[in-house]
Amino acid sequence: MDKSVTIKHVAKESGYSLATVSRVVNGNQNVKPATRKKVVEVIEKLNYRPNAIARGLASKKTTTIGVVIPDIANVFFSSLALGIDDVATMYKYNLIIANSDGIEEKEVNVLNTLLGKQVDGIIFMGHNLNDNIRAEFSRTRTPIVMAGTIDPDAQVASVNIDYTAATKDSTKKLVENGNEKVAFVTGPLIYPINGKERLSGYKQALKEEELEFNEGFVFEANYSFEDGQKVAERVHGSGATAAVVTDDDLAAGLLDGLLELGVKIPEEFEIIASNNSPITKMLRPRLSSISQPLYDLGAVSMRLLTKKMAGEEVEEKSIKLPYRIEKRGSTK
Amino acid sequence: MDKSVTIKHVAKESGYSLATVSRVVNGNQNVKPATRKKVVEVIEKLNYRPNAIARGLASKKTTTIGVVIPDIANVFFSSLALGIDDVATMYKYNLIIANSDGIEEKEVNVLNTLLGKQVDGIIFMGHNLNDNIRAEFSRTRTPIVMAGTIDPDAQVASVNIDYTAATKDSTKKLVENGNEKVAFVTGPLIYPINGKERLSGYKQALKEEELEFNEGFVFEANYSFEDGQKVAERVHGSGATAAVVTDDDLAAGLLDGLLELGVKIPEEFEIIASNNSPITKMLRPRLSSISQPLYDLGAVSMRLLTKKMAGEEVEEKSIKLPYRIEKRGSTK
DNA sequence: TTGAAAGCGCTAACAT
DNA sequence: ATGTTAGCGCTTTCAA
Repeated sequence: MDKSVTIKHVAKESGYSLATVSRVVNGNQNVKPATRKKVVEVIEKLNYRPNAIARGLASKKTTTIGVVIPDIANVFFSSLALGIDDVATMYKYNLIIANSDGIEEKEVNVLNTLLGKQVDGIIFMGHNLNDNIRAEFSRTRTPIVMAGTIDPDAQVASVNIDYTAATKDSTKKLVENGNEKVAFVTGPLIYPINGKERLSGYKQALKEEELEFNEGFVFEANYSFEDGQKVAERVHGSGATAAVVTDDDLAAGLLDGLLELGVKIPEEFEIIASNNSPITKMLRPRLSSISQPLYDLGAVSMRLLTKKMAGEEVEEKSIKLPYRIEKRGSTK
Repeated sequence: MDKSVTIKHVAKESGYSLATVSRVVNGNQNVKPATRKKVVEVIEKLNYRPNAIARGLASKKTTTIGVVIPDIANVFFSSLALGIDDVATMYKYNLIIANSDGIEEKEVNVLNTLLGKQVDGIIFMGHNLNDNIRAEFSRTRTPIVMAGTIDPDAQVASVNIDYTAATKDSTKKLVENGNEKVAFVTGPLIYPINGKERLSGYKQALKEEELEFNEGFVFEANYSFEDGQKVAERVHGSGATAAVVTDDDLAAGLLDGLLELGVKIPEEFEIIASNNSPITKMLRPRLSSISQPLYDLGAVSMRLLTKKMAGEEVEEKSIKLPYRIEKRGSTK
């Protein structure tokens, strides 16, 4: 089989040296066209395929990027991954994607595996960035970019939207629609994206609208449809007439739970979701949502990584992409 | 940095040879415990991390699996990927995931890249298996397993459910519920999974129920919510009172379109979807659906691949996993 | 139980 | 424009 065809065979068969064949394979210009032609012919005849591993060892470049992802089956992250992949492909990189389940120990683990595999760069996605991870980051010279992931200390390069501002805008919108009691239905507050960024956006909005912050309107839950359903009764019972929800599945569950209680949406209760994922457009009523450019978040992260890998000094460490609020049926 | 710590440094620092250090790293038993201990200490002290690339070159194993996926942001495939990843991790393999967009040319392309990277095995997911791909498959000795992907000729190892039987069951169920006109709303018929497997299941059901097959009840569309919405009017206009839909997004769109037309679900129209993805449980009414064990499909594929990589001769080439029909609100 | 040495397949100076 | 050669960091006989 072609399993064993190496550059040596091609060299021998074509009558040229290893170096020349290597040049042809790598598109080096210092090769006479006639030579190139002959070599290419032999390559095709022998069905030679360069061994990327050997190449990687010799050149210290693997054209492979490591991607740490908390859950590949989660639309939010897989959408980012799609953007990452497209740009990576554009730059001839492949992706080693490693699931971390969002568990710190696994994150450290896969990070080390990826570094062992000599990836040229790493894109990290996670819910929060703890010290262990940060320690690993600082132990390597491999360029790293975080996508859709908050670094409270802004040490590592990252690409995000301004979650604080987005949440603030959403909250204000709901207040302006006439709701004096706006609930904040959030994923785990230990994740900085919720506990820091979004919560402070929510508070800022209340302040600017001259409303009191009230802990009773903050509902913490997991990112899931079921949790949304479960929390619906309490949210409704609190007297709130609107909610900013930090996750789409959670928002979908809340919607479902409220409808189950006979609450009219948006007449009696308004909802704004956070990721503008496909389900927001499939539910009835459609969910209004903060629209994050997920694909772009991934794409820009990867683009940034290529720059860092090329050794370009990047001035802007924390890139913020623009967001919108997509008005649909769940708000007035 | 630890970037340059190699096995040589460890050997020198510990006073042992390369071979011994290598043995320690690889858990070889022929090492005196005392020696092992010393070497391990040096490894930790120096923060040595074996270079997987060099190892791959020397050992001809990369502990990396190539995964070809048509769309990583599609729940169906990303759920499979999750199963693949879990089992891969269990066996200490990493995944290079390459998006093919379901385009033949790219599939061939990424396949070659993966082989060039000396992956130890390949999991292929696609909509259909054309001759080009099959040709590539037969040119390599790298083990390959197809996940959730039909090979009409059953040449390549694959893991699926019995789509024909599942579609037949669904159709019969609808007929038994009293529907004499059951529509078949399908993704592209050029995909064997639709054009061969599912369509023939649909036909078989009609035959067994002594109903005529009528092309007018077959609606071809793309796998998307929008296409479902668009086709709703035609489906309803055809006089059909139920539909088997080969994709969940498509089914969701059909549901939405029908509701828009004022059709009562399930009283006036019943729907059975095909993938039991999360959205089937989020819509109102909930979509009844064929339930494929997506995660398992991936997990079993990967498990099968490990066997093939270990050189075990696998008797069963086409593994069929069990399916169920999940009854929910969209059927009576 | 340990070590020496020959590669794995390729790239990248350095020569010519 | 082409060739020679010394590695890249590791595994793996083969000896000792």
